[in-house]
Amino acid sequence: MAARKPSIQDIARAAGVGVGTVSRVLNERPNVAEETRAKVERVMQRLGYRPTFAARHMRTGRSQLFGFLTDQVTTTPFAHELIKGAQARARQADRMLMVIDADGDDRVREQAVANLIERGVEGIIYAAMFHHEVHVPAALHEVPTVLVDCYAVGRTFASVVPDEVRGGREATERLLADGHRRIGMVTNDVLATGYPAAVGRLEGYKEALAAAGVPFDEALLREGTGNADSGYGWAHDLLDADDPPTAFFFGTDRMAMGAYFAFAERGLTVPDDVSVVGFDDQHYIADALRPALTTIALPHAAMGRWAVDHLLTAPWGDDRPPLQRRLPCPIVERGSVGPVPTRAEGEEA
Amino acid sequence: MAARKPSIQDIARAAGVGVGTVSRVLNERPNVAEETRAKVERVMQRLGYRPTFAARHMRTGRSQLFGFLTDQVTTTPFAHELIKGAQARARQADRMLMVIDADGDDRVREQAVANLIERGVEGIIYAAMFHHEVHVPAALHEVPTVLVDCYAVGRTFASVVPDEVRGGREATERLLADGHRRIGMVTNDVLATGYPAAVGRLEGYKEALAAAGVPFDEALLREGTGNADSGYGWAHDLLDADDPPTAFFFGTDRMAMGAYFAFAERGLTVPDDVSVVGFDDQHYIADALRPALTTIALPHAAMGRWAVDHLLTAPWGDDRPPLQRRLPCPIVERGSVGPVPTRAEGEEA
DNA sequence: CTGAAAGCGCTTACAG
DNA sequence: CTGAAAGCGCTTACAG
Repeated sequence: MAARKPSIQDIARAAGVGVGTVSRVLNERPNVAEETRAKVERVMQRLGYRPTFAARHMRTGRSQLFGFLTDQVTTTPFAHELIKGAQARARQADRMLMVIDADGDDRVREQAVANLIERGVEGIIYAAMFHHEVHVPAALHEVPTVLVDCYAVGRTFASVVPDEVRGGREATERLLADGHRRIGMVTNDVLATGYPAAVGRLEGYKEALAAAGVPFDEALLREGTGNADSGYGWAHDLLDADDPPTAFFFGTDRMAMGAYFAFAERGLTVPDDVSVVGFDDQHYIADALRPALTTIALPHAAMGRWAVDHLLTAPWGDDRPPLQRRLPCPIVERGSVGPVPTRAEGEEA
Repeated sequence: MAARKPSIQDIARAAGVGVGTVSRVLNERPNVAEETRAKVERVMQRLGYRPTFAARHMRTGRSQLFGFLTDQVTTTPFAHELIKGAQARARQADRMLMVIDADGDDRVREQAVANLIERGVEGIIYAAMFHHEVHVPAALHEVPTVLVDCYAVGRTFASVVPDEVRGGREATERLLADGHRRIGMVTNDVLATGYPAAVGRLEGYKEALAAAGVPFDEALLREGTGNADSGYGWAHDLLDADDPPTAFFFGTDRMAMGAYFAFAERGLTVPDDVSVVGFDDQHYIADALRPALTTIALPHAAMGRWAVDHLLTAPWGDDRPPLQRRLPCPIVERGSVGPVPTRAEGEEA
């Protein structure tokens, strides 16, 4: 016990067989006499044998390892969902995940990719925390790679992203279904960024409006920043307008949260006086709001799963042009949407 | 290029030297003629050589790898901060982190530990998402281990946890400093659980009160569940009492968030009418509240860093009794604490 | 069904 | 300063 850990040699010697036989038992190969197998297993048990993975890796050339690189995570709580989904799929295939938070520094990222390659990873997942274009380390081309919630300049890698447009459409449709026609929309970022997370959700909003025969009204649109202050400010602003919206679609749950405070200040109740749909499905916010927020979920776990699955099943060097897979963003119904309020006494119009 | 990747042998042959020399260059050993070094480096460059880590690992016996196991993460956004801190320290020491979300299933956890050991990890970090007692896989005893935000039955492992008591004390002191004497406290879990996260914060509250000469009043205490509804309900309840509190200390930011809604319903403004301190420093909540929430930060990144550092520096088998390190929980001032309101017209008393 | 041998790609004494 | 050789712990044909 105090000595060094037993190798396959030690087991072979102790069991009076060859190392090849021990290896066969270890790998549950067929051609082993039942008696021999039992004997070897007993010895392994007794000596507390554990195979050394590094030796196996070196001999077979298979690392059974994937790299998982996160980009610009900072404060988002999404990373874990992504890792969780990726790992669940990896475990099914008996693979492990080397996770690297490559937040920030480009040098760190390059180094991380180099380390991963030296460790023989069978593939790398490069995950961003919101849907945008990224510049990835060049060495990523040396190994199968899939991008998550982002895409590379030139789209030279397979990627999996949320279907922002469809998400925006569903959010808007939900509001339309309850009779709303004047629906305020606050984007989750400045449109000039070109981020699909901003542009796409708005596009979905417009599509839904068009499909319902409701003309798009520029006066109902605001470009937000994603954070609570922005939602608070634009909610007030929109409500101050002539013919204000009866419902709001916010590009993030955080903005919806800010708006709740604006509504409270005006004595407006959700969803009786005003309806709201968010985007992201950040549980800690959406569940904690009163009433809880109806929102669009980002498919983080599903994207993580898809990424690993793609690495596992897509033959490398084969998918040109690289695939971009869009995953649906399901709506999560909670309590923030209701019918259009009937104009009661005290109305201004 | 299309051939298999070059090994140290290929480099040696191409450079007309022995493999030992290439190895020396690779590892930046002293005894190499400058000219030889340059030649070898040129060849490595030209052939795109990358060392194979598995071979190095096998030969040296050092995996330069730590395992990171998370326990019961579910929805908390803390995991990432922890990983980030651990990884930052690991990178300094040229180590990598194998992250495993062992949420839920005990079998998965056992298997994960076995896999990690087979991969030759130099240590394992087992992290919980809130401070409580855990049952860990027995195999953890085979390898240096440190527990984060939890401790094992029998305290047989080193661990690093938040100083809950001190955090509770600081929260309360902050309120006392602004003149509050009637401070409502809502614990973040039922006290019967015995969780340090619940019991400790309350203890700190009592200590601060005692130090300030303010008698503890049971009527001001409620046992919460940690979520927003709980904060909302108890805030109303406490405010309905005779001689209600002028300030609140909530065991979680989520409860504080729920309370904000209760205050709004009563037309109470934070911090003019009522002061609030939370616990956890969940940015997405604390920053998004209006006004932003003053709260106590859990030292997740610091705990992650400490854990890796301990693994790196503590000689194994040497620290008996195992160390339990308590890390401070700094207060984060935002805008939810103000002076005691002067009793104005309309008061009931 | 089973054993002996080769070899994966490194590092490390050991000679020279 | 440098080369040849051994060996880390496995798996995989190859004989028998």
